[in-house]
Amino acid sequence: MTQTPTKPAHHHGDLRNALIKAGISLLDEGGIAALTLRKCAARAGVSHAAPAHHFDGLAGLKSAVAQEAFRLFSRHMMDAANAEGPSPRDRLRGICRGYVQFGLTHRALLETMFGLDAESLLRERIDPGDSDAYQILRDTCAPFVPPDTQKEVIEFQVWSLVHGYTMLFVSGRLGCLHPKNLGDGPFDQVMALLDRIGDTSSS
Amino acid sequence: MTQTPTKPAHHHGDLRNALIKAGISLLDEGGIAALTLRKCAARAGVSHAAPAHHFDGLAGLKSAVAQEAFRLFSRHMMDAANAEGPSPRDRLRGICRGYVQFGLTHRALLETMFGLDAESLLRERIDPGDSDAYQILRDTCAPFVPPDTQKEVIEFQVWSLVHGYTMLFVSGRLGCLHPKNLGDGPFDQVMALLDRIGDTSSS
DNA sequence: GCTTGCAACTTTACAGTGTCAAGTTCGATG
DNA sequence: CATCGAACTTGACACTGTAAAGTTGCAAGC
Repeated sequence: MTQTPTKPAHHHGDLRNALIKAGISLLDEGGIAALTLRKCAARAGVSHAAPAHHFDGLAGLKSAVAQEAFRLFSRHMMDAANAEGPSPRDRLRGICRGYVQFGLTHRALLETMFGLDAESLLRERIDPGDSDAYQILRDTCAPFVPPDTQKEVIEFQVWSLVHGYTMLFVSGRLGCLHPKNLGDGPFDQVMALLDRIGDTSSS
Repeated sequence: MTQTPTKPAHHHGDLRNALIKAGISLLDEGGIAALTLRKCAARAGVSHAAPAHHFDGLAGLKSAVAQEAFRLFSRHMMDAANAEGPSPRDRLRGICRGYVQFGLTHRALLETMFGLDAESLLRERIDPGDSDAYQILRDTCAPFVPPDTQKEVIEFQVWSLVHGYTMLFVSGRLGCLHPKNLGDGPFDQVMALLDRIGDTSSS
Protein backbone atom coordinates (compact mmCIF):
# COMPACT_ATOMS: atom_id res chain seq x y z
CA MET A 1 0.00 0.00 0.00
CA THR A 2 1.03 3.61 -0.36
CA GLN A 3 1.87 5.49 2.80
CA THR A 4 -0.99 8.00 2.66
CA PRO A 5 -3.82 6.84 0.42
CA THR A 6 -5.85 10.02 1.01
CA LYS A 7 -3.32 12.25 -0.69
CA PRO A 8 -4.13 13.16 -4.26
CA ALA A 9 -1.93 11.75 -6.99
CA HIS A 10 -0.49 14.56 -9.05
CA HIS A 11 0.32 12.44 -12.05
CA HIS A 12 -2.38 10.64 -13.89
CA GLY A 13 -0.21 9.28 -16.65
CA ASP A 14 -2.66 9.37 -19.52
CA LEU A 15 -5.07 12.12 -18.58
CA ARG A 16 -5.59 13.51 -22.06
CA ASN A 17 -6.89 10.25 -23.44
CA ALA A 18 -8.88 9.59 -20.29
CA LEU A 19 -10.62 12.94 -20.68
CA ILE A 20 -11.46 12.29 -24.32
CA LYS A 21 -12.82 8.88 -23.44
CA ALA A 22 -14.88 10.38 -20.62
CA GLY A 23 -16.20 13.02 -22.99
CA ILE A 24 -17.39 10.42 -25.48
CA SER A 25 -19.16 8.47 -22.73
CA LEU A 26 -20.81 11.61 -21.45
CA LEU A 27 -22.03 12.52 -24.94
CA ASP A 28 -23.43 9.04 -25.51
CA GLU A 29 -25.14 8.99 -22.13
CA GLY A 30 -26.43 12.50 -21.65
CA GLY A 31 -26.45 14.20 -25.02
CA ILE A 32 -24.64 17.28 -26.17
CA ALA A 33 -25.37 19.23 -23.00
CA ALA A 34 -23.64 16.66 -20.80
CA LEU A 35 -20.20 17.33 -22.28
CA THR A 36 -18.63 19.45 -19.57
CA LEU A 37 -15.05 20.10 -18.59
CA ARG A 38 -15.85 19.55 -14.94
CA LYS A 39 -17.75 16.32 -15.53
CA CYS A 40 -14.95 14.96 -17.69
CA ALA A 41 -12.46 15.84 -15.00
CA ALA A 42 -14.55 14.20 -12.31
CA ARG A 43 -14.97 11.06 -14.39
CA ALA A 44 -11.22 10.89 -14.93
CA GLY A 45 -10.65 11.34 -11.22
CA VAL A 46 -8.87 14.69 -11.34
CA SER A 47 -9.70 18.20 -10.20
CA HIS A 48 -11.95 20.42 -12.27
CA ALA A 49 -9.15 22.61 -13.58
CA ALA A 50 -6.89 19.80 -14.70
CA PRO A 51 -8.23 19.64 -18.30
CA ALA A 52 -6.98 23.16 -18.93
CA HIS A 53 -3.43 21.77 -19.08
CA HIS A 54 -4.31 19.41 -21.94
CA PHE A 55 -6.90 21.30 -24.00
CA ASP A 56 -7.54 24.86 -24.96
CA GLY A 57 -10.70 25.25 -22.92
CA LEU A 58 -13.98 23.59 -23.68
CA ALA A 59 -13.64 24.21 -27.41
CA GLY A 60 -10.35 22.38 -27.39
CA LEU A 61 -11.83 19.38 -25.63
CA LYS A 62 -14.71 19.30 -28.10
CA SER A 63 -12.29 19.35 -31.00
CA ALA A 64 -10.27 16.50 -29.55
CA VAL A 65 -13.42 14.51 -28.86
CA ALA A 66 -14.60 15.13 -32.42
CA GLN A 67 -11.25 13.98 -33.75
CA GLU A 68 -11.53 10.71 -31.87
CA ALA A 69 -15.19 10.42 -32.91
CA PHE A 70 -14.20 10.71 -36.57
CA ARG A 71 -11.82 7.81 -35.99
CA LEU A 72 -14.59 5.69 -34.48
CA PHE A 73 -16.94 6.77 -37.26
CA SER A 74 -14.46 5.80 -39.92
CA ARG A 75 -13.87 2.40 -38.39
CA HIS A 76 -17.61 1.85 -38.03
CA MET A 77 -18.21 2.53 -41.72
CA MET A 78 -15.25 0.40 -42.69
CA ASP A 79 -16.73 -2.52 -40.77
CA ALA A 80 -20.15 -1.90 -42.28
CA ALA A 81 -18.70 -1.85 -45.77
CA ASN A 82 -16.77 -5.07 -45.19
CA ALA A 83 -19.80 -6.79 -43.68
CA GLU A 84 -21.96 -6.07 -46.68
CA GLY A 85 -20.12 -7.79 -49.51
CA PRO A 86 -17.26 -7.53 -51.95
CA SER A 87 -18.91 -5.59 -54.79
CA PRO A 88 -18.59 -1.79 -54.82
CA ARG A 89 -22.36 -1.40 -54.87
CA ASP A 90 -22.74 -3.51 -51.76
CA ARG A 91 -19.91 -1.71 -50.04
CA LEU A 92 -21.51 1.63 -50.85
CA ARG A 93 -24.77 0.38 -49.40
CA GLY A 94 -22.87 -0.72 -46.31
CA ILE A 95 -21.39 2.73 -45.91
CA CYS A 96 -24.80 4.37 -46.13
CA ARG A 97 -26.14 1.93 -43.60
CA GLY A 98 -23.16 2.51 -41.32
CA TYR A 99 -23.52 6.27 -41.61
CA VAL A 100 -27.13 6.26 -40.49
CA GLN A 101 -26.52 3.57 -37.90
CA PHE A 102 -23.66 5.48 -36.32
CA GLY A 103 -25.82 8.58 -36.22
CA LEU A 104 -28.61 6.74 -34.45
CA THR A 105 -26.30 5.14 -31.90
CA HIS A 106 -24.14 8.20 -31.25
CA ARG A 107 -26.25 11.19 -32.22
CA ALA A 108 -24.53 13.55 -29.79
CA LEU A 109 -21.20 12.44 -31.19
CA LEU A 110 -22.37 13.23 -34.69
CA GLU A 111 -23.59 16.61 -33.54
CA THR A 112 -20.19 17.34 -32.01
CA MET A 113 -18.35 16.15 -35.11
CA PHE A 114 -20.30 18.23 -37.58
CA GLY A 115 -21.00 21.11 -35.25
CA LEU A 116 -17.39 22.20 -35.16
CA ASP A 117 -16.68 25.56 -36.66
CA ALA A 118 -14.06 26.01 -39.33
CA GLU A 119 -11.47 27.35 -36.89
CA SER A 120 -11.63 24.27 -34.72
CA LEU A 121 -11.28 22.07 -37.79
CA LEU A 122 -8.19 23.95 -38.79
CA ARG A 123 -6.68 24.01 -35.31
CA GLU A 124 -7.01 20.27 -34.84
CA ARG A 125 -6.12 19.59 -38.47
CA ILE A 126 -9.35 17.67 -38.94
CA ASP A 127 -10.04 17.15 -42.61
CA PRO A 128 -12.86 14.69 -43.28
CA GLY A 129 -11.69 14.45 -46.87
CA ASP A 130 -8.41 12.96 -45.70
CA SER A 131 -10.06 10.55 -43.28
CA ASP A 132 -10.39 6.83 -43.74
CA ALA A 133 -14.16 7.29 -43.79
CA TYR A 134 -14.06 9.51 -46.81
CA GLN A 135 -11.44 7.34 -48.47
CA ILE A 136 -13.87 4.44 -48.26
CA LEU A 137 -16.57 6.58 -49.78
CA ARG A 138 -14.18 7.71 -52.50
CA ASP A 139 -13.06 4.21 -53.39
CA THR A 140 -16.53 2.77 -53.34
CA CYS A 141 -18.02 5.59 -55.39
CA ALA A 142 -15.46 5.26 -58.16
CA PRO A 143 -17.28 2.55 -60.14
CA PHE A 144 -20.47 4.63 -60.12
CA VAL A 145 -18.93 7.68 -61.74
CA PRO A 146 -20.14 8.17 -65.32
CA PRO A 147 -17.29 8.65 -67.80
CA ASP A 148 -18.13 12.27 -68.59
CA THR A 149 -18.32 13.37 -64.95
CA GLN A 150 -15.73 14.51 -62.47
CA LYS A 151 -15.55 11.93 -59.73
CA GLU A 152 -15.65 14.62 -57.02
CA VAL A 153 -19.11 15.56 -58.21
CA ILE A 154 -20.50 12.13 -57.47
CA GLU A 155 -18.58 11.87 -54.24
CA PHE A 156 -19.92 15.05 -52.77
CA GLN A 157 -23.42 14.40 -54.04
CA VAL A 158 -23.45 11.01 -52.36
CA TRP A 159 -21.96 12.45 -49.20
CA SER A 160 -24.50 15.29 -49.12
CA LEU A 161 -27.37 12.90 -49.69
CA VAL A 162 -26.35 10.40 -47.05
CA HIS A 163 -25.35 13.08 -44.59
CA GLY A 164 -28.57 15.02 -45.08
CA TYR A 165 -30.69 11.91 -44.81
CA THR A 166 -28.88 10.88 -41.64
CA MET A 167 -29.24 14.30 -40.06
CA LEU A 168 -32.92 14.59 -40.86
CA PHE A 169 -33.64 11.01 -39.89
CA VAL A 170 -31.68 11.07 -36.65
CA SER A 171 -33.39 14.23 -35.45
CA GLY A 172 -36.78 12.74 -36.18
CA ARG A 173 -37.43 15.27 -38.90
CA LEU A 174 -38.51 12.75 -41.52
CA GLY A 175 -41.51 11.70 -39.47
CA CYS A 176 -43.75 13.86 -41.59
CA LEU A 177 -42.65 11.87 -44.61
CA HIS A 178 -43.91 8.61 -43.14
CA PRO A 179 -40.81 6.59 -44.06
CA LYS A 180 -42.79 3.42 -43.52
CA ASN A 181 -44.74 4.26 -46.65
CA LEU A 182 -41.65 4.77 -48.71
CA GLY A 183 -40.64 1.20 -49.44
CA ASP A 184 -38.60 -1.55 -47.87
CA GLY A 185 -36.55 0.75 -45.70
CA PRO A 186 -34.59 3.95 -45.62
CA PHE A 187 -31.43 2.39 -47.02
CA ASP A 188 -33.17 1.22 -50.16
CA GLN A 189 -34.30 4.77 -50.81
CA VAL A 190 -30.80 6.10 -50.60
CA MET A 191 -29.54 3.27 -52.80
CA ALA A 192 -32.25 3.93 -55.35
CA LEU A 193 -30.89 7.36 -55.96
CA LEU A 194 -27.31 6.12 -55.96
CA ASP A 195 -28.26 3.59 -58.60
CA ARG A 196 -29.91 6.34 -60.58
CA ILE A 197 -26.67 8.30 -60.49
CA GLY A 198 -24.73 5.34 -61.78
CA ASP A 199 -27.29 4.57 -64.46
CA THR A 200 -26.76 7.85 -66.23
CA SER A 201 -24.04 6.45 -68.44
CA SER A 202 -25.82 3.20 -69.21
CA SER A 203 -29.03 4.78 -70.50
CA MET B 1 -44.00 62.42 -18.41
CA THR B 2 -44.47 59.68 -15.88
CA GLN B 3 -44.13 60.62 -12.23
CA THR B 4 -41.04 58.52 -11.44
CA PRO B 5 -39.10 57.52 -14.55
CA THR B 6 -36.60 55.40 -12.59
CA LYS B 7 -39.23 52.93 -11.52
CA PRO B 8 -39.31 49.72 -13.54
CA ALA B 9 -42.31 49.09 -15.74
CA HIS B 10 -43.94 45.83 -14.81
CA HIS B 11 -45.81 45.40 -18.06
CA HIS B 12 -43.95 45.12 -21.30
CA GLY B 13 -46.95 44.44 -23.46
CA ASP B 14 -45.41 42.13 -26.02
CA LEU B 15 -42.56 40.53 -24.15
CA ARG B 16 -42.85 37.09 -25.69
CA ASN B 17 -42.33 38.34 -29.22
CA ALA B 18 -39.64 40.74 -28.07
CA LEU B 19 -37.73 37.86 -26.49
CA ILE B 20 -37.98 35.75 -29.62
CA LYS B 21 -36.81 38.65 -31.74
CA ALA B 22 -33.92 39.27 -29.34
CA GLY B 23 -33.02 35.59 -29.50
CA ILE B 24 -32.82 35.64 -33.28
CA SER B 25 -30.59 38.71 -33.25
CA LEU B 26 -28.33 37.14 -30.66
CA LEU B 27 -28.03 33.97 -32.73
CA ASP B 28 -27.20 35.91 -35.88
CA GLU B 29 -24.66 38.08 -34.10
CA GLY B 30 -22.92 35.73 -31.69
CA GLY B 31 -23.63 32.20 -32.81
CA ILE B 32 -25.37 29.41 -31.00
CA ALA B 33 -23.59 30.07 -27.69
CA ALA B 34 -24.94 33.61 -27.51
CA LEU B 35 -28.55 32.52 -27.13
CA THR B 36 -29.08 33.04 -23.43
CA LEU B 37 -32.17 33.65 -21.35
CA ARG B 38 -30.49 36.45 -19.48
CA LYS B 39 -29.16 38.17 -22.59
CA CYS B 40 -32.56 37.97 -24.25
CA ALA B 41 -34.13 39.46 -21.16
CA ALA B 42 -31.57 42.24 -21.04
CA ARG B 43 -32.07 43.04 -24.69
CA ALA B 44 -35.81 43.20 -24.18
CA GLY B 45 -35.30 45.47 -21.20
CA VAL B 46 -36.68 43.17 -18.51
CA SER B 47 -35.21 41.36 -15.56
CA HIS B 48 -33.37 38.08 -15.95
CA ALA B 49 -36.20 35.94 -14.64
CA ALA B 50 -38.95 37.45 -16.75
CA PRO B 51 -38.65 34.94 -19.65
CA ALA B 52 -39.66 32.13 -17.31
CA HIS B 53 -43.24 33.43 -17.42
CA HIS B 54 -43.43 33.06 -21.20
CA PHE B 55 -41.29 30.00 -22.00
CA ASP B 56 -40.54 26.71 -20.38
CA GLY B 57 -36.95 27.46 -19.59
CA LEU B 58 -34.18 27.76 -22.12
CA ALA B 59 -35.45 24.81 -24.11
CA GLY B 60 -38.81 26.49 -24.47
CA LEU B 61 -37.23 29.69 -25.74
CA LYS B 62 -35.16 27.73 -28.23
CA SER B 63 -38.26 25.99 -29.51
CA ALA B 64 -40.11 29.26 -29.93
CA VAL B 65 -37.12 30.81 -31.69
CA ALA B 66 -36.90 27.79 -33.98
CA GLN B 67 -40.59 28.08 -34.77
CA GLU B 68 -40.16 31.68 -35.83
CA ALA B 69 -36.97 30.78 -37.71
CA PHE B 70 -38.87 28.19 -39.71
CA ARG B 71 -41.30 30.93 -40.68
CA LEU B 72 -38.47 33.19 -41.85
CA PHE B 73 -36.86 30.25 -43.60
CA SER B 74 -40.06 29.41 -45.42
CA ARG B 75 -40.57 32.97 -46.57
CA HIS B 76 -36.94 33.19 -47.70
CA MET B 77 -37.30 30.11 -49.89
CA MET B 78 -40.62 31.31 -51.22
CA ASP B 79 -39.00 34.57 -52.32
CA ALA B 80 -36.06 32.69 -53.83
CA ALA B 81 -38.39 30.46 -55.79
CA ASN B 82 -40.42 33.39 -57.08
CA ALA B 83 -37.29 35.32 -58.04
CA GLU B 84 -35.94 32.49 -60.14
CA GLY B 85 -38.64 32.00 -62.74
CA PRO B 86 -42.03 30.49 -63.48
CA SER B 87 -41.00 26.95 -64.47
CA PRO B 88 -40.94 24.23 -61.81
CA ARG B 89 -37.30 23.50 -62.57
CA ASP B 90 -36.32 27.10 -62.02
CA ARG B 91 -38.38 27.28 -58.87
CA LEU B 92 -36.69 24.16 -57.56
CA ARG B 93 -33.32 25.68 -58.29
CA GLY B 94 -34.41 28.80 -56.47
CA ILE B 95 -35.36 26.75 -53.43
CA CYS B 96 -31.98 25.06 -53.37
CA ARG B 97 -30.28 28.38 -53.69
CA GLY B 98 -32.44 29.85 -50.97
CA TYR B 99 -31.78 26.91 -48.68
CA VAL B 100 -28.02 27.27 -48.88
CA GLN B 101 -28.19 31.05 -48.81
CA PHE B 102 -30.30 31.07 -45.67
CA GLY B 103 -27.87 28.66 -44.06
CA LEU B 104 -24.92 30.87 -44.86
CA THR B 105 -26.61 34.03 -43.61
CA HIS B 106 -28.18 32.52 -40.50
CA ARG B 107 -26.10 29.47 -39.69
CA ALA B 108 -26.84 29.62 -35.97
CA LEU B 109 -30.53 29.85 -36.77
CA LEU B 110 -30.28 26.74 -38.92
CA GLU B 111 -28.43 24.96 -36.15
CA THR B 112 -31.17 25.86 -33.71
CA MET B 113 -33.91 24.79 -36.11
CA PHE B 114 -32.49 21.40 -36.88
CA GLY B 115 -30.87 20.83 -33.52
CA LEU B 116 -34.18 20.52 -31.75
CA ASP B 117 -34.92 17.16 -30.25
CA ALA B 118 -38.07 15.30 -31.04
CA GLU B 119 -39.77 16.29 -27.77
CA SER B 120 -39.37 19.97 -28.48
CA LEU B 121 -40.75 19.49 -31.96
CA LEU B 122 -43.78 17.77 -30.55
CA ARG B 123 -44.30 20.26 -27.74
CA GLU B 124 -44.26 23.24 -30.08
CA ARG B 125 -46.14 21.33 -32.77
CA ILE B 126 -43.37 22.06 -35.26
CA ASP B 127 -43.74 19.86 -38.32
CA PRO B 128 -41.48 20.86 -41.19
CA GLY B 129 -43.59 18.72 -43.47
CA ASP B 130 -46.57 20.96 -42.82
CA SER B 131 -44.63 24.17 -43.28
CA ASP B 132 -44.87 26.49 -46.24
CA ALA B 133 -41.24 25.71 -46.97
CA TYR B 134 -41.88 22.06 -47.45
CA GLN B 135 -45.08 22.78 -49.36
CA ILE B 136 -43.02 24.74 -51.87
CA LEU B 137 -40.60 21.85 -52.16
CA ARG B 138 -43.50 19.44 -52.56
CA ASP B 139 -45.20 21.48 -55.29
CA THR B 140 -42.01 22.16 -57.15
CA CYS B 141 -40.84 18.57 -57.00
CA ALA B 142 -44.06 17.18 -58.43
CA PRO B 143 -43.14 17.58 -62.11
CA PHE B 144 -39.86 15.75 -61.52
CA VAL B 145 -41.43 12.64 -60.12
CA PRO B 146 -41.15 9.68 -62.52
CA PRO B 147 -44.48 7.92 -63.12
CA ASP B 148 -43.47 4.68 -61.40
CA THR B 149 -42.23 6.37 -58.22
CA GLN B 150 -43.94 7.55 -55.08
CA LYS B 151 -43.66 11.30 -54.93
CA GLU B 152 -42.55 11.19 -51.30
CA VAL B 153 -39.45 9.33 -52.40
CA ILE B 154 -38.31 12.16 -54.63
CA GLU B 155 -39.32 14.77 -52.11
CA PHE B 156 -37.30 13.35 -49.28
CA GLN B 157 -34.35 12.56 -51.53
CA VAL B 158 -34.24 16.14 -52.71
CA TRP B 159 -34.65 17.42 -49.20
CA SER B 160 -31.90 15.16 -47.89
CA LEU B 161 -29.56 16.19 -50.67
CA VAL B 162 -30.10 19.90 -50.30
CA HIS B 163 -30.10 19.75 -46.53
CA GLY B 164 -26.96 17.65 -46.42
CA TYR B 165 -25.18 19.85 -48.91
CA THR B 166 -26.17 22.96 -46.99
CA MET B 167 -25.03 21.51 -43.68
CA LEU B 168 -21.69 20.35 -45.03
CA PHE B 169 -21.11 23.52 -47.00
CA VAL B 170 -22.11 25.90 -44.22
CA SER B 171 -19.83 24.24 -41.69
CA GLY B 172 -16.94 24.45 -44.12
CA ARG B 173 -16.81 20.69 -44.43
CA LEU B 174 -16.73 20.63 -48.21
CA GLY B 175 -13.42 22.45 -48.33
CA CYS B 176 -11.63 19.17 -48.84
CA LEU B 177 -13.68 18.69 -51.99
CA HIS B 178 -12.37 21.89 -53.53
CA PRO B 179 -15.77 23.11 -54.74
CA LYS B 180 -14.03 25.50 -57.07
CA ASN B 181 -12.95 22.49 -59.12
CA LEU B 182 -16.44 21.14 -59.34
CA GLY B 183 -17.93 23.38 -62.01
CA ASP B 184 -19.70 26.71 -62.24
CA GLY B 185 -20.95 26.76 -58.69
CA PRO B 186 -22.45 24.73 -55.90
CA PHE B 187 -26.02 25.24 -57.03
CA ASP B 188 -25.33 23.76 -60.43
CA GLN B 189 -24.04 20.61 -58.79
CA VAL B 190 -27.19 20.18 -56.79
CA MET B 191 -29.29 20.86 -59.87
CA ALA B 192 -27.31 18.35 -61.88
CA LEU B 193 -28.42 15.59 -59.59
CA LEU B 194 -31.97 16.90 -59.48
CA ASP B 195 -32.05 16.82 -63.26
CA ARG B 196 -30.70 13.31 -63.18
CA ILE B 197 -33.55 12.29 -60.89
CA GLY B 198 -36.10 13.73 -63.27
CA ASP B 199 -34.45 12.22 -66.32
CA THR B 200 -35.04 8.69 -65.17
CA SER B 201 -38.43 8.49 -66.82
CA SER B 202 -37.34 10.13 -70.05
CA SER B 203 -34.44 7.78 -70.82
C1' DG C 1 22.63 11.13 -2.68
C1' DC C 2 21.16 15.78 -3.08
C1' DT C 3 19.42 19.87 -5.21
C1' DT C 4 17.15 22.20 -8.67
C1' DG C 5 13.69 22.85 -12.11
C1' DC C 6 9.59 22.07 -14.19
C1' DA C 7 5.47 19.78 -15.67
C1' DA C 8 1.20 18.01 -13.79
C1' DC C 9 -2.15 18.73 -10.86
C1' DT C 10 -4.81 21.17 -6.95
C1' DT C 11 -6.94 24.95 -4.66
C1' DT C 12 -9.22 29.18 -4.62
C1' DA C 13 -11.77 32.68 -6.66
C1' DC C 14 -14.85 35.04 -9.92
C1' DA C 15 -18.19 36.09 -13.56
C1' DG C 16 -21.90 34.17 -16.16
C1' DT C 17 -25.55 30.79 -16.69
C1' DG C 18 -30.45 28.43 -15.68
C1' DT C 19 -33.83 27.96 -12.26
C1' DC C 20 -36.54 28.40 -8.20
C1' DA C 21 -39.05 31.04 -4.40
C1' DA C 22 -40.83 35.08 -2.66
C1' DG C 23 -41.93 39.84 -3.11
C1' DT C 24 -43.74 43.97 -5.88
C1' DT C 25 -46.44 46.46 -9.22
C1' DC C 26 -50.24 47.43 -12.05
C1' DG C 27 -54.39 46.83 -14.73
C1' DA C 28 -58.82 44.90 -14.95
C1' DT C 29 -62.82 43.27 -12.75
C1' DG C 30 -66.16 43.35 -9.28
C1' DC D 1 -62.87 52.15 -4.55
C1' DA D 2 -61.21 47.46 -3.03
C1' DT D 3 -59.38 43.25 -4.60
C1' DC D 4 -57.33 39.86 -7.13
C1' DG D 5 -54.29 37.93 -10.25
C1' DA D 6 -51.07 38.27 -14.02
C1' DA D 7 -46.62 40.33 -15.18
C1' DC D 8 -42.52 41.37 -13.65
C1' DT D 9 -38.63 42.02 -10.04
C1' DT D 10 -35.48 40.69 -6.49
C1' DG D 11 -32.67 37.47 -4.25
C1' DA D 12 -30.63 33.17 -3.87
C1' DC D 13 -28.52 28.73 -5.22
C1' DA D 14 -26.02 25.26 -7.87
C1' DC D 15 -23.41 24.64 -11.82
C1' DT D 16 -20.43 26.12 -15.55
C1' DG D 17 -15.80 27.91 -17.78
C1' DT D 18 -11.66 30.25 -16.78
C1' DA D 19 -7.76 32.43 -14.62
C1' DA D 20 -4.22 32.85 -10.88
C1' DA D 21 -1.54 31.03 -7.41
C1' DG D 22 -0.07 27.17 -4.70
C1' DT D 23 1.48 22.11 -4.23
C1' DT D 24 3.43 17.74 -5.54
C1' DG D 25 6.61 14.64 -7.43
C1' DC D 26 9.52 13.07 -11.22
C1' DA D 27 13.91 13.65 -13.65
C1' DA D 28 18.04 15.63 -14.92
C1' DG D 29 22.47 17.59 -13.49
C1' DC D 30 26.05 17.84 -10.14
